[in-house]
Amino acid sequence: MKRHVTIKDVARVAGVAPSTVSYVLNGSRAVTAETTKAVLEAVDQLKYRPNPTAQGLVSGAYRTIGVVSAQIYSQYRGRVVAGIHSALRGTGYHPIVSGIEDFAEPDEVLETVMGRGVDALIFHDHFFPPERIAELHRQMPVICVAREIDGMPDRSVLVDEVNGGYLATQHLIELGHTRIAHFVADHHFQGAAQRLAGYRKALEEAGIPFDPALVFQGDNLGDSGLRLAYELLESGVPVTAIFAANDYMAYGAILALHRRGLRVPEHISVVGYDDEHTSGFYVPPLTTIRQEPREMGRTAAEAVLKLLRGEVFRTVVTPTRLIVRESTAAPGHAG
Amino acid sequence: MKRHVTIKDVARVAGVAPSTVSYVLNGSRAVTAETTKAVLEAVDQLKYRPNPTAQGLVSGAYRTIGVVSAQIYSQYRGRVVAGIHSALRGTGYHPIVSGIEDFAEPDEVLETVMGRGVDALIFHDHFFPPERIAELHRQMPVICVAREIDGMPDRSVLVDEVNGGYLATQHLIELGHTRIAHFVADHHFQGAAQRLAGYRKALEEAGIPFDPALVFQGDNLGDSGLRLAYELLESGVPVTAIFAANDYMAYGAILALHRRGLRVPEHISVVGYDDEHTSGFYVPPLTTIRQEPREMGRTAAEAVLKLLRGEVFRTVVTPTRLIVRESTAAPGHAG
DNA sequence: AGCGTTTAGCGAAACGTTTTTCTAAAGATT
DNA sequence: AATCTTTAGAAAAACGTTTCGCTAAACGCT
Repeated sequence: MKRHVTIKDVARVAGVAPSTVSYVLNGSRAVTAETTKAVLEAVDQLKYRPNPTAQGLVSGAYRTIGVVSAQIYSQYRGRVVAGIHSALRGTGYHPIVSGIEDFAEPDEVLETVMGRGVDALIFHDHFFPPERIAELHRQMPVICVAREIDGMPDRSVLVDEVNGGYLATQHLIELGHTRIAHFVADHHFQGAAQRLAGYRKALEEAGIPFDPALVFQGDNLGDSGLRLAYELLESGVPVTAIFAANDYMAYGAILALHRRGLRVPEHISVVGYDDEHTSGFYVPPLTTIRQEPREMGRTAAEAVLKLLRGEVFRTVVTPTRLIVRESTAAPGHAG
Repeated sequence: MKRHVTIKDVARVAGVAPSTVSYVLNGSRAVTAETTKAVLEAVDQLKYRPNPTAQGLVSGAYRTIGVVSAQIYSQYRGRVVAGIHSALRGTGYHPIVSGIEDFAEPDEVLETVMGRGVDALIFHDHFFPPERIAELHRQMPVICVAREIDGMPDRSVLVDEVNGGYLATQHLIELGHTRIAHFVADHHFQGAAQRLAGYRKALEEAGIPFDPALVFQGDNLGDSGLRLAYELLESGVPVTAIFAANDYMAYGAILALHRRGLRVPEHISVVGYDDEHTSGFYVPPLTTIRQEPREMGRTAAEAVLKLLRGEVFRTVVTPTRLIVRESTAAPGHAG
């Protein structure tokens, strides 16, 4: 019914051999202007498009990059994927994304991604077992985003998470805060410890003693920010600011404060992390740390293409910066 | 270097013909228990995995579903894609998603999706030219999400948008509001008119005259909600409630009200639409209309699979419901 | 002018499967 | 017991490309 037009049809119409059509289309060998013209006309006339599957079979490549990403619902992570898409556009490679479900079984995710055959992999998650990733690394190019794996040097696109934590905390210190709580990101996530390290570094530099009673372990969800803020308030430890390791936890925290009649930033300042798309329209607009997720995605995709071409790639660390909005102010401001 | 193990290798080790291996693996013909065992052992030993490209070549299918989605940054849309992924898992089909960029060129998007070959398409956008979609529809199964196209009966997964607009408005009317503004969704989007129709229907039923001065055309972004709310306030028309046709515009509106010293819901009630993931943690938590994006994605994917198998699919309309949170209250509540 | 070399085209092999066709042995039928 | 049918396996064709090897004509060199 929908008979596909093949290279043979083109060859027949143009009056040449199939191989000549291939040479014209790929420019892989010299062809007379005359023949070229005839072939191109036949291609146009028949609306011929090479069958990618057949091309893939002979080239031995799938022209596909597998992308494993946790928690796609985060706009931040969505933008990393968008960056990958955009860098791959026009290269002939296409991404196949999986791990949309939170914490799907590693094997299942891998099956989804690999089932169709991939030439390389990009991991942007923090739960996939490192040994499994290292094993895959031995078979094909693998790049990790915001994650480093033992035995895989120069295979990561990192963010300066320590600096992110440092900037957030330092901002609060500069405003005059000394009692700053920190809601730690999901412990599966490597950046969690680094953001915490940045937080400690800023405190130390300012001569403020680190108080473990101000540090709470979260899991990145809005609900956890809400719960931790209640916990913090009930613990009775004095506090004038909260640095949440992601925006969702910051949202939850602000809601909890609101419910307890505390206003942000008048009573308590809050800093988030990731600059989700909605954070500029939150009430109050959220001060947060911006990374460049699109840029990270692009870089990861370009790294993979480099490796595929046999070139070398060296781990890059992308910058973080502070976005000051209206959720932070000097303490005692409500007075 | 990374010599792939082929069906011939398996055949050689098992001491049978390649075709026999294929029969064993696909169960497409009877094979002795003895032979089966030998083949399976060889497969295990060599860790053989069939090459999907070669399978695709002979079957003539790509085992790929193209997905064109606008504005993936919306969590709502992301969840539709997640639903598609989840319905496709285990079927051997894989989605290839494009249109991540807002308003990318149709041709470019199509090239990205089709470049690799797809067996069917799912559209979840509102800017792709309908004639182009209808044309593709003649070549392969095509399903549209939240959109209907002339000449393509029974090719849509719809939402009861009219009811959504109705529920939101009726909720406000029940609380006692009569001056209700509506921020219309992006005009490219078919649902925009339907939500507006639901708004008018609720007003009419309650005997409240429709006032065009209360209707503002938005573009779905937070910024537009902000701008329209300022416009509304400056216009001086009396108003006690806003029904925004998506949550982002509601966020922007609430921020604008906040900036003008108006509290939600004490001074003005606000209803959103879509129930984005963050809306439950907004201050105040947002009353909104929930659709079932995952379910819609699943349904669309299942529809496509049905069509691929030659079965019939009839357009389905998925329900909408009202989620009451804390951004709505009776008017005059602030006293 | 005669010889080697480049050029441009053709035909066929190859990629790794599935599927169709063929064959020989085993089993069923009268 | 002789023929017919079923069975289980092998061999070969097919899917649509790219690429290798070959050939004949055109070209360049002395």
